[in-house]
Amino acid sequence: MTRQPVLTPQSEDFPRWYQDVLSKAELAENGPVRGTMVIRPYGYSIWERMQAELDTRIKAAGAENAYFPLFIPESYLRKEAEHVEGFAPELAVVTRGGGKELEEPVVIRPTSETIINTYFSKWVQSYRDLPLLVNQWANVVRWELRPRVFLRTTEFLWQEGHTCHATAGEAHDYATRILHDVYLDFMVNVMALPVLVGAKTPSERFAGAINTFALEAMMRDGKALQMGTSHELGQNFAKVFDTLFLDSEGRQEHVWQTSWGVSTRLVGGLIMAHGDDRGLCIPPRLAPVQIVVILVRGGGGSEEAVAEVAGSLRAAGVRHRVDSDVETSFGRRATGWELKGVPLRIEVGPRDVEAGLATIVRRDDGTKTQVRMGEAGSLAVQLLEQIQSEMLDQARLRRDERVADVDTLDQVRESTENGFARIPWSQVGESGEAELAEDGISIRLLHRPDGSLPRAGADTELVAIAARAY
RNA sequence: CGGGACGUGGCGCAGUCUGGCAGCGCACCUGCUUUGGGAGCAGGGGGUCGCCGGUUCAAAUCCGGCCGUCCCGACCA
Repeated sequence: MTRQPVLTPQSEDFPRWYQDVLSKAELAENGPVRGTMVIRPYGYSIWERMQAELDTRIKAAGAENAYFPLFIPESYLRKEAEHVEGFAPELAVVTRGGGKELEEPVVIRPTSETIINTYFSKWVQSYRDLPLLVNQWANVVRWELRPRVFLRTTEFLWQEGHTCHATAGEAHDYATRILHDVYLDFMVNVMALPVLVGAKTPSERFAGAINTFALEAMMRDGKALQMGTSHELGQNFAKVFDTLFLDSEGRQEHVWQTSWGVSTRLVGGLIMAHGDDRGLCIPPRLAPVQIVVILVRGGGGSEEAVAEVAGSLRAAGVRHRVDSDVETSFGRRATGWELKGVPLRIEVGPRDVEAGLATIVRRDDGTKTQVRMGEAGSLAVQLLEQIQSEMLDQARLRRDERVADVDTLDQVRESTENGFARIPWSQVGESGEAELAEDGISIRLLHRPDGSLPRAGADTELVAIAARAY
């Protein structure tokens, strides 16, 4: 009984490793229509945890959930010129319904700015109606040419927030508040990912936005993944949808808007940022199952000991599972829980019971500890927080090793082979950006030298983060 | 949409060149022995060989067409 490699090693073929994890950890698989995915129960439970954590933060930022239709009249999309131009290539359009040709084709939402603004314009009359802060959890469709499960699928699940404000400054502040208090906080403190924040270059901006902020994470192969965006829409949509309000002095003004979203792509980011050759590795605060208690084999009071440990976990409010499937060999079960990335495993068998000990095994670094049986539950719970912070530290170390400070485009090309390049934006510019794009390298974001967001118009020394991206 | 590869039980593949009973590993089912890092033995079930047409006594194999998937280039959360 020797340990065999279960997955294609990351170093051998990273995309293949990713596919192996999706399959072996029972996360997701391809749907019958190209670009669609079936999210399996375990994969979906991870998304549900993400939703729960994000939803709490979104509500804390004052937004309320609502729901708008999947079908959008094609004419709505056309109203905002940049918007329709940006999305036209990836629209799915319904032309028949009820067995008849439709009078006006209906698009399946690629995002909901247009339909939501149609209603915002009815709901907003006065400055007293502002700010209007709405979020929706939904699926959207963007026809993809090269789909990859979770990372880029034709249909995906997300949340999209849409807000109206009385002034440009308020809209700006809210877009950055969402970026920091909802997205950055969630990614750093729950997903244990040290993401970079910044503004997108004009060419990478959302279609119809005046400014796009983004969060970028580094995957274990050194490539970048955009984990979320928050846009300042200015008055672009307000003007074409006549979203107007009367200010306190009786003047009619267009509202200033934001929109912001994160999607099931986050699951792909989780896999590729924390996963290793043993499979998925989920930080405890996110994990749908934080601790699994394994009955190694029955007899000798093992069942009772397992029940006792599980009882203490339940009392502590820990998300846990008991694995008493002794019909399946221990090795297979241990490997299976590792593949699924459960942060901690507590092993209990007759041998442990006899010694009055239990074995605690960490998923992130593989260390095993023998502890007194009666303390196993409480010690494990304490370990969860330690693992959480150490996973963030490790991810930060891995990233920092692969971020290079450079001065020339050639150096950018070299260091983005396996990581990020940080270069003064003045050395790149829009021409340099186009040049790099030909080699598959993009400017992921711009920020100030200390990593904070650019200030509109006021910054002369912005730093560009360049990388190859998913 | 251009360039390359590939479609054979649930998954991964061999067989195709040189036409002749559709195979292997994993998974699955039954039984026994096992169980502290993917257990062993024995028995068993499951495939219109991507689709359509052609050649032939005979096609997974040869020919034509179509469909689909994956990888590499132009878009995105």
